[in-house]
Amino acid sequence: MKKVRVRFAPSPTGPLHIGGVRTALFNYLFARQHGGDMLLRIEDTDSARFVAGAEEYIVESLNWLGIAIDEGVGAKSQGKHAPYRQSERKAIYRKYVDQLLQAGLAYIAFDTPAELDGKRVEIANFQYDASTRGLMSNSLTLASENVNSRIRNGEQYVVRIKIEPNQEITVHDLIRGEVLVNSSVIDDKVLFKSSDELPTYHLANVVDDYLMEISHVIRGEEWLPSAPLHVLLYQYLGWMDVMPQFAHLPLLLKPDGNGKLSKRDGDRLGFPVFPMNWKDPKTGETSFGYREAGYFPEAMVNFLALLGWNSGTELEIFSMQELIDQFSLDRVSKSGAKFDYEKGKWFNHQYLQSKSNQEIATIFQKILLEKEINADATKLIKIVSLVKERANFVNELWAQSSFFFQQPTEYDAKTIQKRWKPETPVQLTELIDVLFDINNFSAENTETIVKEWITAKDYNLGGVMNAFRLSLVGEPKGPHIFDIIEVLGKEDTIKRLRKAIEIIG
RNA sequence: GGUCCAUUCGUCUAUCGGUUAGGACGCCAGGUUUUCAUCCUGGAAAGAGGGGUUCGACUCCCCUAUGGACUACCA
Repeated sequence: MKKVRVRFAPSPTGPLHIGGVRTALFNYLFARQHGGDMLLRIEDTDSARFVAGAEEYIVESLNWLGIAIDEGVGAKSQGKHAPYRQSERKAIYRKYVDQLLQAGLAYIAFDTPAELDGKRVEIANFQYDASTRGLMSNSLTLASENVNSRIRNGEQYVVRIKIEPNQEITVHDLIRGEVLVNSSVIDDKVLFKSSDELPTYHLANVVDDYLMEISHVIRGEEWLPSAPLHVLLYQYLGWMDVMPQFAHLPLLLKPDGNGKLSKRDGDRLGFPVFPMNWKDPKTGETSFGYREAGYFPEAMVNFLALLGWNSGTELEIFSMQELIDQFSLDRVSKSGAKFDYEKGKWFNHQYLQSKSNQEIATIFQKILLEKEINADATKLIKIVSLVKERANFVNELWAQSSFFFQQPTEYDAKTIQKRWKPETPVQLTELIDVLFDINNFSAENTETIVKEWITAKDYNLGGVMNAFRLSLVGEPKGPHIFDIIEVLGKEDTIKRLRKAIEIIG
């Protein structure tokens, strides 16, 4: 059996979309599972749409997510089929264009974009194919001398594939089964343009997959309609025996409504659709990314893997290695998946809980430093352990724990109304004395002593505790009170009680 | 308009002819808790419609409907 070799072949026209990330991931999982190679090829045959920095963005994104490239752009060593940017492979394609031309399977066409537009207006549902090519300016209708002189005179032309009408073309798709298409519905696609001496996607893609010995083409469903054309190209080029197998992945859809997930949906609904932040070099506009939103790459990978694939078990948490072991194209679903951002948060929550407090504290520390808070490492780990289960992201930790670092400056009015009774100041003043006499300020010890005091005085437990909490936190939230004061320490705790009594009165 | 693909709870999905149609996210309720959150337990919630095939269809076939993708000298 042929060695498994797959490729992820994005176009550097902007930041990598989250759907593209999933395509890359599925390719990677498939390659790894079969001990094969994962290639990254840059499809930059459209010189007009090139965007600076896009390629670097793609490589960095895959790198962040742990999708390793074995060969091609972004790989440690280039590999034997270099170069892997189509713009750098110009010289290679010409040969195959000539081969098709000589075999009479393609032809030269001079029709200008304006002329084509004219035809589209003139003829409803105009398609450049067997039924219309006789009406156009091409090497099929023009005398060969005419064609040659036009080319000699520098006139721009394209090479089109000459599709034989009424042929049944079968695409064997690993996910969808057999897809049958009649060749009459496919137009004579442009394979090559003289303007920049580059092939179009269709030809470049087939030639490169052939030369790079690709065994499986795993790509988005938007390519399914052009798959028959690609099969035809393999036929015309005489490569049917080594044609890769195809698998067309279902699309990622908008969370609401219908249609393919787009950047606009993210802006509109407030979630990222890109793996990392991206600053558009032309407009200067910044798009938000998952990395900067605080997602762990493992959570992202897990989340994406389950959009369109499932293990067949009821498990949902998978490490990259587990995904590699269990992935199967058989279990990829056929229909598009609406993007559920809420579920993504849940995945990150799961991964956050599974991380060590030490690891989370390290990340959290950076956030604190930005706020010019320099927290003691041991204390920070303790704080993380107290609040991490309440958060989905590390960057939510601040909202859950800011009171550990800053004394409250104001107190929630509703809570004052509900919890601050006339007897409260007296009780809290007594509490200060009780706490002052405690030397071992462990949560366990303070809890025992404070509760004994409350019982002895016959105070209402909730009454004292809620006011105590308000004094420490400023709001009716947070972990167990005695855990809080253990971190705060005696001095700070008493200070906060005094301040609350003074301010609230 | 044409071609192709798809269609199970709101969402992601399991089911490969016989199940009380399962799980997860979200939602609701209850419990735990001195608060909020977490957590635990429970609940509501689905086979687009119509024909076949079959002893029996969510599952196989056909039609309809709906949705999507594609339809460029873009990828």
